[in-house]
Amino acid sequence: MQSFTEENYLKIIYHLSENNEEAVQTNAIAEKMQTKAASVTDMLRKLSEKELILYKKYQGARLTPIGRQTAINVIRKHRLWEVFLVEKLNFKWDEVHDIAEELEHINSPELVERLDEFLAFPKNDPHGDPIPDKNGKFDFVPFVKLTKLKKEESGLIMGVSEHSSAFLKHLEKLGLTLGKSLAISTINDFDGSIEIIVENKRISVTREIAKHILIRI
Amino acid sequence: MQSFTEENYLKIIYHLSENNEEAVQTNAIAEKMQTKAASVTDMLRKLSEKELILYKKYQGARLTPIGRQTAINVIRKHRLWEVFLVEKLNFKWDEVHDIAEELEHINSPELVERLDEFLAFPKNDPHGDPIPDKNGKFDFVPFVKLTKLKKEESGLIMGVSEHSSAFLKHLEKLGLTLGKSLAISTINDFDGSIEIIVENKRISVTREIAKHILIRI
DNA sequence: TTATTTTTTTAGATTTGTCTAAACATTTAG
DNA sequence: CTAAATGTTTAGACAAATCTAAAAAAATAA
Repeated sequence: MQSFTEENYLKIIYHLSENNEEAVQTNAIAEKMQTKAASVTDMLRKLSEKELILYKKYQGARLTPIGRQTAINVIRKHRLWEVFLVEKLNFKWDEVHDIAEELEHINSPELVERLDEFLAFPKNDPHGDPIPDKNGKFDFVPFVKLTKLKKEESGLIMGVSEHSSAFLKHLEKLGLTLGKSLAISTINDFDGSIEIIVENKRISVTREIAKHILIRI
Repeated sequence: MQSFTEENYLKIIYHLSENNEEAVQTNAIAEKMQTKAASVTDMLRKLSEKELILYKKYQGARLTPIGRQTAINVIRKHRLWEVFLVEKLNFKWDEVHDIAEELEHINSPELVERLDEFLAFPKNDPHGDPIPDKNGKFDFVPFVKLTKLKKEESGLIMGVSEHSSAFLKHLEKLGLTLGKSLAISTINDFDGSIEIIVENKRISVTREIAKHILIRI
């Protein structure tokens, strides 16, 4: 069994290699873990000894099949608990991330399966992220970042890639919630900010916001 | 905020002083924590520095008001999660203790209050133990151990003082579950074992079993 | 009340995850 | 292609929670 810390490292390595075949670098992990590169090096050696990652000095890290399975299981738990918090306990989508960060480390396979069943086997969490099934499989829904859309193009909001309360509250205030359809009106040359139409209202979002909004065309 | 370990020490000190005004001894804590007396001494010093317990060398430990409040809050969470596991996820009463030992350390006051509400403010957990309210108050239901009952006396099973799966499964097999009414038929002089009548059936329980069954007369 | 037993504490070591400072590799730029 | 900048690792230290072995205090018994 892994410690909470080890599980968090695996989860972060998983997320950092999700859209990317390359090995994950020490500094990238350090930033996400809010720790120092030296600490990461120590942990990478340890995870490597446990055969949860492949690691060569100066070459970065990759998950082994077992490491990946472990990471996906933590992610599965995180997302199921988020659904529980929103659907059953009436939390808002911007309130659940930190609590789920704790709950994801509860170690009881039976609990996870029963929770999944209790929630009627949800396919996505409150932020639109897919929930892996008990075998670690999840159906990949194709998406693009809002920043990739061109003038006149339109699509549906189907996810976000940033889960902080501040960001999600901001989206909510703008009316940019899951399932809403939007169309690009204009893209501002000057600062890259994007004018969009949502429910017949025209709003403006900065590039920084837009890059965390995931669209299905 | 306290570590899981500190919370477990506080909880154990609370339970050990529940039926007893005396200070709790090092060895008693060591046994419950499955650790060595030397480790307990170190932790008692630490908890004392944090003013969660009163501790003098060789004199044992007592909870301070803050220490007691902390312990009760952990117990509140443990018991609420047990209700959740049994009522919502259909676990059996003998399956929930270990999972609740993990869940009790999740730190989110908001989560606890919403869980309490979701469960409709239960007064007792699946083993009959009272659930403290958010102010740490719980109504004490008077009980006696089954071993205290005399020939011909009768009462209702309203709790157990041992939560291991093995013990609870055994009770279940004997039909000795919460709410059942029973009467003492005879008490065996030889080994102290007790013959009882439950639902018109006569069964025999050892003293060791009987002392963990709590009765309301 | 002295001696023995039990309980508790101290001293010193270990493991986990972290840190800083310095050394070492790799990449990038001139 | 060397030099500077960036990224990574090593060395040595620390705090938390634990351990063993030995010393000290308290309780019990003769």
